[in-house]
Amino acid sequence: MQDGSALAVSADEKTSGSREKGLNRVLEILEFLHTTQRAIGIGDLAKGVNAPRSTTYTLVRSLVDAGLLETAGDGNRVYFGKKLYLYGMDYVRGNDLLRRGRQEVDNLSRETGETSELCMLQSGRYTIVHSSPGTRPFRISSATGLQIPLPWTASGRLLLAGFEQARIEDMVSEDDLILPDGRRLLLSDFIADIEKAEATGYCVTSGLVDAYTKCLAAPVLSGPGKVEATMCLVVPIDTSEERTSSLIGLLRDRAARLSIAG
Amino acid sequence: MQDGSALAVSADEKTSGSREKGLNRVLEILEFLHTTQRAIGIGDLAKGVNAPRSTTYTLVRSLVDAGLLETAGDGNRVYFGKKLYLYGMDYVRGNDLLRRGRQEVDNLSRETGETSELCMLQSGRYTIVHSSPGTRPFRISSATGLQIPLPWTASGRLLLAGFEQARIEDMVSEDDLILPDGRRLLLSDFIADIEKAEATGYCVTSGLVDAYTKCLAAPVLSGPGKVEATMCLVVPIDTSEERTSSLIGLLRDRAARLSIAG
DNA sequence: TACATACGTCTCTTGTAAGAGACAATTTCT
DNA sequence: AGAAATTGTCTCTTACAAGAGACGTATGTA
Repeated sequence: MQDGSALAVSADEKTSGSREKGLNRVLEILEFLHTTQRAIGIGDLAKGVNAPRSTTYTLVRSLVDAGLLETAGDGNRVYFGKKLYLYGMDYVRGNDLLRRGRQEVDNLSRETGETSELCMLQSGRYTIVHSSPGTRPFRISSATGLQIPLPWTASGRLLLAGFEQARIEDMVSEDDLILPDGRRLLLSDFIADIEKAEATGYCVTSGLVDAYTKCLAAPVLSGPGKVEATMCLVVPIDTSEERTSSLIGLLRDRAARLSIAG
Repeated sequence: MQDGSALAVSADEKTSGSREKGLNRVLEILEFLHTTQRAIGIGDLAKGVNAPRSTTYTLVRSLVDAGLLETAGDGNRVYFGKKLYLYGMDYVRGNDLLRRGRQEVDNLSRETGETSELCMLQSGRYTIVHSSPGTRPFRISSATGLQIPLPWTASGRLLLAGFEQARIEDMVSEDDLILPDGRRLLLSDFIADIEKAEATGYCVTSGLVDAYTKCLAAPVLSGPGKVEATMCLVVPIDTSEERTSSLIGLLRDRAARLSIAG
């Protein structure tokens, strides 16, 4: 337990040590489960969200009773519950864009054979909202709901179109600018990319998240200039110039079809 | 709507006026949005869950910040947010039964042309977890996640198999026994139905929820005798005897395929 | 123009839930 | 076997969130 208290990495910019509101703890618990993507023991959960054990037990019990969490398998592990699934479906039902977007993404990946994704900004973070795997032998797997730094992606450049520089700086941390391969992106370059993406109406990045793929993205608009989401294709980096531009055309067409702007 | 746990300590009934825990308020808010199935103003929301306005504003703000809720359209209405969708997808991903069940239900309704559903017990209530519409002209629409009294359904009879009588009585209120057409079911009859359903391995009800349909259901087992879910078909009440029994055969087959018991 | 309702924000008080920690019962090591 | 760590439950204290309500500002409607 000694090593537990030594939190050199403490991302707690907040008042660490002070009492926390139950609701906040719950939100952290949910977020934690979302990142772990698996059932977890309550003790570990308490450690994971850095909350007192007794509190965690109480909160988890409430959540399990409410059906937001479920005790998994052996009995002392918990994970997301049916209620959350139901609420999620409610969200989909009430959200035309998402419903149609999922459809289009599925179509697109079936037609092209490439991995296709629908991406959105989720509380200042890039989020893969839905993805449909391509038919290629090597899988490019990126879990739905995964949080990836905005500067690593083509979609990120489109999603930030129209934001003021200050807002962008808020959303992008120093770490976000360091690419997976260690290279460092200049914030000014990134902002230039954003403006270029906005002007051209699409964006292509090569070898950013990994060395073998390039990412094609097109914006889905919910109003003039307002980027609500992006559709993107993840293709092998050696995809020919012709095929790439043909895919971009298709992608832009489909994204436009989703747009409400008109 | 309340937790209504069986082991009520003091059970002050409504306890209107007493202070409520923030988390509980939140749970009520989510449940309320689930029943309304639409974005709602914060004032109305406060009324709906019978919470003070100021409290509701605070809680909603937290939830919106966290992404569990989103402000819809005009700006002063809220509904479920993307986060809940993502958590819901996590649930699906971690839940083989649900994932495969959705698939089977979709197949089944496509093959038969009838409305097909996957149902589960959700904190003591019957819940349609996934449904796929049939191809019939008149739509038999029952929203996913809808809460219907157990005695009104064929699935309800299967889902309660193996429960002690006392538990069943807990789960079924007096009101639940009154059918939509006003008829009143006897609890003893209902319990007899349950036992029969368990013995025969399927259940058929005619004209219970409405006068035009009958409901065929088969259990999905997660262990010997443990009913984890049901698959059901909603067909016109005048479906021929032969077709009905052929559908039941198909249904039982598919449900068995989902079962882990073996 | 007044009159009534709804909205969003703020302040202050007090009831109460978050948290520390003790406990017995497992489980997992040596 | 004994030691060490984990689990689930319980009690008690006090820091703090829930709630009442006032306030200024939209709206709508007589």
